[in-house]
Amino acid sequence: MATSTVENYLKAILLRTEGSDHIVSMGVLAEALDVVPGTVTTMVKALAEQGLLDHQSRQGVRLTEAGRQLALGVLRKHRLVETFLVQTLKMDWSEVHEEAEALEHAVSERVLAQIDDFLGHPTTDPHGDPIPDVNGSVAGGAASVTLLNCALNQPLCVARIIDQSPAFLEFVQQTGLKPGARLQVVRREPASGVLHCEVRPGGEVALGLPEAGKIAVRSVS
Amino acid sequence: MATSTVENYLKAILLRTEGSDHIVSMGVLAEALDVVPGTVTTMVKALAEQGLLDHQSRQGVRLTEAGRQLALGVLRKHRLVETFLVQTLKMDWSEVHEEAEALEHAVSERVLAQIDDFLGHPTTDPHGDPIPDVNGSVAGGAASVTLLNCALNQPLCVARIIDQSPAFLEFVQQTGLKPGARLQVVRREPASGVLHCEVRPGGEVALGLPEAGKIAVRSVS
DNA sequence: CGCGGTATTTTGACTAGTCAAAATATAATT
DNA sequence: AATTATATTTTGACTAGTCAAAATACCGCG
Repeated sequence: MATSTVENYLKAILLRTEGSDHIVSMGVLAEALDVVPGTVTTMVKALAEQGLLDHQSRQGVRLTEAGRQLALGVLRKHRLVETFLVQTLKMDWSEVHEEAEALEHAVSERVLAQIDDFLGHPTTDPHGDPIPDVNGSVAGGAASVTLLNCALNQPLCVARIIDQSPAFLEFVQQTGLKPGARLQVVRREPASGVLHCEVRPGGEVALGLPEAGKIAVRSVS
Repeated sequence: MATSTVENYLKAILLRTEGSDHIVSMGVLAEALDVVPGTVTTMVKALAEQGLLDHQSRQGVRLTEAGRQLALGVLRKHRLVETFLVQTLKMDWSEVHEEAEALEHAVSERVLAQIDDFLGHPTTDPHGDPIPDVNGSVAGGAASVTLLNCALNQPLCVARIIDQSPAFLEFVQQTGLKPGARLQVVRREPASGVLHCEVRPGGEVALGLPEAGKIAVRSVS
């Protein structure tokens, strides 16, 4: 069985390739996993031995099909657990990420199947991220429209929070910009770098352009 | 934070002292944890350093108050998780032990509190074992009456399955001797080493005397 | 082309947990 | 009391994962 360290490496790589099969650098991985770069090199070589990824020296890594399947399994556990913690155990939307980070390595397939049944086979987690199915296919990654590149004054709905950092989640929580919330973009000010939008129950919210790119939306009729 | 190995050592010791503060030998521990005796000696010395237990050389170990509290916390997680898996996720009574064995080290206090609320603060798990409360006190260990030492032809109710090995659990499952089941002991045959009892919905069951001692009961009016 | 800067890899060392096997202490038996 | 059996401890070695710091490769730039 894969240790939880191995699972974390693979998941981190998967999360940073997102469909496009571009290569992930050692530095990025070291940052993501909070270890020094030398450690990543060592570990990555071991994982390449096991056939879980390809390592081009001095370039970076890319998951093999076996590695991808394993990573998708972990991601599935993570997201189903998050959904469960929010929907069933009524836990706070912005704190479940860390909890799921620990639980994803301890939940067996058997338990996961029960959770999946219990929840009625959801397809997205509370942050709007798609939940891979049992066979490892992820629901269509519809080219993401964010607050940064959407039309102005159109009725929208928050589809997904891309940046999962606790601080950002907290901000989203405060302003009511959670997945499912209705809103429309009032105006963008490239000069000041600020974007204004009108959130349905809540009022006007201002946020920086980089931050706006972290909130995916879809239009509603 | 205590590693899961540490948690397992402490839990194993707690489980083998059961109220009475008698000492646990290295051999018993090695057997329980499935490691060689030398490993236990090494580990135990480290735990003694940390003040989690007392180690009398060549005799055995005994938990300190700090160690006991930690072990009770783990036991509480284990039993609440078991209860949750059976009651909420409808998992099989005889398979949850192993699952809980993994989950008990990954569930945070925060998640545990939600589970406890969700279940309505149960006091015993599906095997009839008492669940320690948040402060680490275990509901009265009423001197255990088992099928071995109870009165004959009296209406009884299974209170607890003492032997948690998968094989025994499976047998209990088959014969319907689960906690809560009604029964009465028809006769004991010391000569043949067999005990016969009448289980309420199920009929007559025969079991060996050592096995009879693994099923705790209480009388019902 | 050669040079500096950045990212990556290597090297040596450390911690937690483990085993195999030899050494030692304790208890049991004759 | 001497010997044997049994349990415990010690010793040396190994794996997984990690860090610090030195060595190396690669990039762009003057």
